Amino acid sequence: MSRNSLNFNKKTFSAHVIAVVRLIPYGKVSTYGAIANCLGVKRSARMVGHVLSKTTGLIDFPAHRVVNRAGYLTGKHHFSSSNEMENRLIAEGVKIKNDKIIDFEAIFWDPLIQIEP
DNA sequence: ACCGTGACGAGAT
DNA sequence: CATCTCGCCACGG
Repeated sequence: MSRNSLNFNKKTFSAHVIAVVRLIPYGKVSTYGAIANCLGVKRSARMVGHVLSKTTGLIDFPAHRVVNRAGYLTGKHHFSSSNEMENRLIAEGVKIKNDKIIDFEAIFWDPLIQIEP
């Protein structure tokens, strides 16, 4: 038995990551750690980023809504151009300065909490 | 097959 | 405070 309560294989893990990222609402952002946590593998935030780095081909996929826990756009270099991540966020009304989301706490979306109106 | 690297993050120093 | 250490594990050289 693995250390993880949910023993994912590579395929299911990435499928779950992709599914959760698709749930992030327009104009909101989440973090690698929050996603890993909601999948029951809190210590594998790094693997979430690894999965996302392989999703560049997916259309209509909001990879830009995932940032690090401090609100920095650490994944920007994996997009087609170095400012595409920022541009997509700005288009959704997210304010950014020096690769950091302004008022990050206010637009953070935690997959576990799933706030419903 | 080994090894360094990396869209991370929490805890230790 | 800042910086370091370590867990995590897929991937390419």
